[in-house]
Amino acid sequence: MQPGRRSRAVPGASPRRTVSLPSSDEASDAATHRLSLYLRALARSEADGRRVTSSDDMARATGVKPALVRKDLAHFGQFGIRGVGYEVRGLRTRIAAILGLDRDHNVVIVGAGNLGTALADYRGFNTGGFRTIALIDNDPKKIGGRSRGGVPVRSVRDLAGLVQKSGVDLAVLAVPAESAQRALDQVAAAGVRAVLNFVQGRLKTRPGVHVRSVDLKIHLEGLTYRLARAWRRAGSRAVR
Amino acid sequence: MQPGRRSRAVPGASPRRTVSLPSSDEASDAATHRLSLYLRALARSEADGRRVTSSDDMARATGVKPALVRKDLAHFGQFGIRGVGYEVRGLRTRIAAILGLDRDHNVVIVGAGNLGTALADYRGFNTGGFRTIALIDNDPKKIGGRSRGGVPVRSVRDLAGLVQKSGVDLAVLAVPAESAQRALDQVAAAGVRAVLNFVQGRLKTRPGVHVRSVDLKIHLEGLTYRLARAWRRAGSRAVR
DNA sequence: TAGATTGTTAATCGATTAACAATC
DNA sequence: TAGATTGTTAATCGATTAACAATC
Repeated sequence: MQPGRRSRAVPGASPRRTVSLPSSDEASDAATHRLSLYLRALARSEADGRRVTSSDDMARATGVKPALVRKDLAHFGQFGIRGVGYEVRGLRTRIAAILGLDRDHNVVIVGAGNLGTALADYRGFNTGGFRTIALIDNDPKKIGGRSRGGVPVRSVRDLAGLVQKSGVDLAVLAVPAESAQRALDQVAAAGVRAVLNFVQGRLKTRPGVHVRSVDLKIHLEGLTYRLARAWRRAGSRAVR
Repeated sequence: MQPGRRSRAVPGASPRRTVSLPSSDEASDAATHRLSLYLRALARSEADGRRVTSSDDMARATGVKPALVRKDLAHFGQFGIRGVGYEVRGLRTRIAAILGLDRDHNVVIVGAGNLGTALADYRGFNTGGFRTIALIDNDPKKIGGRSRGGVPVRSVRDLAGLVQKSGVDLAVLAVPAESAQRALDQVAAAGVRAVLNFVQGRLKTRPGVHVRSVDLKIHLEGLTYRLARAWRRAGSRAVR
């Protein structure tokens, strides 16, 4: 119903339904999160030498219900064999491809402060096909240096060149709050299409640039909410 | 009209509903997340000198729809005045209390590696009532030292004493994957009831101990999924 | 009073779960 | 064949949105 959505038939175009289901198979963040969990379970199974697994196995390994495992997998194709299960190696390869993990990804981290530098040297950011190739900062005292793990600190003026030359897919924002929007605009202008943002606050982005925000303080507040709730309940029980 | 709804007057029983709604008001993680967003919007409003705000204002500031703002707030009480709006200062205080932010919270971080040390010195973990009072590690070379920001590194043997003496509410896990379960068990045994976990993998916990996990790599994978999807769509368009 | 804005109810939407026919 | 396990359909659940009466 969006005005402007092209529904006009292009002469010569074959009668496909590409327009009617333009983004139908878009998986939710919750679903892709589960795919990552399945992938890890499959990696463990493979390491254990197992050839075949089942939705029940994977459910046990991930905490997801078996029916949902099957539903998630069926969403992307028919990967299993009825009565038998799923072939571990093959399924692992397919899921990795779906998640874009069939190739390596270079990462730049904008902001060579505490958090940025730690992330540059962090295992979780530099294994499984991910590699931090540079920290970006505009402090002349930092530029030209390296993190303890050896990641070079470069000027923001090198950003676009780096993205072109080294093929950077992902940027991480770990700058002060007041610089976040500018940093995002710069990495987007340099051609980066996916950004993991650790800075608090709303960011405006443009279509085609995927931003995912992790607000560490909000996670702490989610926990203090549970604590406060437990205390209130305990307190009112005691008073009653 | 519901069958089974107790309408029968029990002789002598006072007419309370305490039993019928024992944990009814448990808010989802999504809802508490929005509460944190509202709190920040209110802090900005207050800093701007505004006395009164509305669900429309807060919606604009947070990206949440106005109807949902009202629903969230109404869930915790009647905070607004019809036809007028919400009193900024008062609402801010109430939400802070709901989130347990009407008191300070001491934090210990288990694991004085890259990530743990960075978090100890990270602003987001040491403002707004949160304070990291110690890093815990079992490397003798680290124990007795301090982070760059001055947070002392202590032995795990000091953990229980620290929790008792200083009143630690929150623990952060930033240890290697193979130590995570043990670290969780130790902080729980020491009396900590809320844990923010940065380690990949499932953890077993016991009732009353709240664990929230942040898996940084899964966030990267969520982004590469979007990238892969965009490439596939672009590719199939080009091929077509 | 007229206009504004809440609190609440009903409608909608999307995600999860349960059940089971298909099929190895 | 009998038993196992998938892929899919229908039922359930929970969260969001829309609409509006209450009320300042």
